[in-house]
Amino acid sequence: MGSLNTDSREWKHLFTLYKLAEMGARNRTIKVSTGYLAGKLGVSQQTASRNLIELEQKKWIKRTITPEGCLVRIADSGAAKLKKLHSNLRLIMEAAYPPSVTLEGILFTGLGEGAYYVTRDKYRKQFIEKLGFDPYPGTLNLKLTSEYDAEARSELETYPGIEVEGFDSESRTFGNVKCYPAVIDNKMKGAVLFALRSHYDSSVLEIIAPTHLRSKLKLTDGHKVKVEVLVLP
Amino acid sequence: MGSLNTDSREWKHLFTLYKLAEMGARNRTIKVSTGYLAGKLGVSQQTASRNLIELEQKKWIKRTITPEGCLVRIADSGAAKLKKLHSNLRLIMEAAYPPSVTLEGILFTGLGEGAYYVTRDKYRKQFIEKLGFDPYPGTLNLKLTSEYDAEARSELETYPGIEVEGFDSESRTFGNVKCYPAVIDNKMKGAVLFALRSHYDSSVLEIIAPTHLRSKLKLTDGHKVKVEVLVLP
DNA sequence: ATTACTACTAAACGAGTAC
DNA sequence: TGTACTCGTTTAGTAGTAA
Repeated sequence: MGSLNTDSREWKHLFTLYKLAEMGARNRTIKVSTGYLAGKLGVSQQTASRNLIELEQKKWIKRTITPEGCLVRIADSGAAKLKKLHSNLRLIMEAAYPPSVTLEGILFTGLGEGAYYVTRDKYRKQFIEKLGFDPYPGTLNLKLTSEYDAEARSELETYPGIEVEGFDSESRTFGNVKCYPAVIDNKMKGAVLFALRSHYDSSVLEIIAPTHLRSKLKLTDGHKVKVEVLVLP
Repeated sequence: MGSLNTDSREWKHLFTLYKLAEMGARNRTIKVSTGYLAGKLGVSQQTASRNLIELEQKKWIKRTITPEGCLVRIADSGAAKLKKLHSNLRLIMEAAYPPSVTLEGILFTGLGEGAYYVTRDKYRKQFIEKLGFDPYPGTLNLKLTSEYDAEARSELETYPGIEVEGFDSESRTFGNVKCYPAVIDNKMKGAVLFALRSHYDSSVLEIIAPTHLRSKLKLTDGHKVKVEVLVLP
């Protein structure tokens, strides 16, 4: 979901970069003494100096030392970092729904019908096209136990998702399905399916993935499974 | 210029807040374990836990501990911090010109005409109305010595500023003046004036302030003076 | 004036662990 | 499982100072 590849150590540098941008270093080469920058950052002159050195080593800025201070300009890679932060922040602040919702449930064995539905060709082709993977024939069923998770699921259902169209066969009707890309147990890519069938209530989450999650994640019934659902866009 | 009141220590907390917002804690109460958050932050579970405690002490988040994790929701003051960061970043990234330009020059004594011009009533009333202060009768003149500062001044002149309209008296014409709010030597509020008169070239900066800067800042001719010019909006 | 090195101090971090 | 304490270690920050 476009998360900044930034651990907490990098944020210190991003902060310095942000302050430099405030001084205009994104558009022009600015002249700034390490002492002045230190004041802006709320640190000592020595720390500001080291920060600039580290930023230069990261190639986030171009830097030239003069007797009157440093000539600094933010490089493309530095500007890209700021841009990413800005767009992520805009998403977070302006969207009506969050970029992701994390749910947790207990693994249980369903009626085995998931495999049948998921492998219907008209569904399967759309999964491949719209989700980017060919689903393993079967669904992973999670029982949401806590009140929080059930509520979060209900709310999630109101957010826009990937629409997979239903169809009619000779014998019956296959309804529309709403999908959300998801990360299962922090490791495996997959998707959450909504309204595939109606006989599970809102306390159940159905998941598909390109692989057999039960064996890949060494899961058996009763295991607690964490699902990070990625909301669009 | 609307700078985030954030020293480098607060930045770390802002990072945690940002990650919580990514998880949806701005709109809803989310359930998150300190271990899971730790993974998102790239720190240990203990550090994540401490971060949450500190965020709560700052009143940036509401937090309830349950046996399954923490229920977290970003409080108004926390959301305000994110909002401020976002709007500052938007200004920096989307504006054609930077929020501020810092210049440096050597103090010199002018012809003493500044006091005359500044105290003309039609100018003075506009200064009070548009700059928010009644200027001390006199201007502080700085000679920009380095090539960098002269260039920065030229570029600054192309940015939009506060327009003070000229007028005609019986004897002569008083031209339009463009002003920018400024901070002199990191301490005193004032404004930079452009095109007040034409007999100074582009290597001179004229400054007015509500007080007598020379005495307030203990300045004499030859002193190096730093001016942070604030560009609109 | 500057920058930025070395040596030291303060703060943040994380391992272990209690609850 | 969870959270969060203590405490030893690591890292970041500063003072002094050379260039």
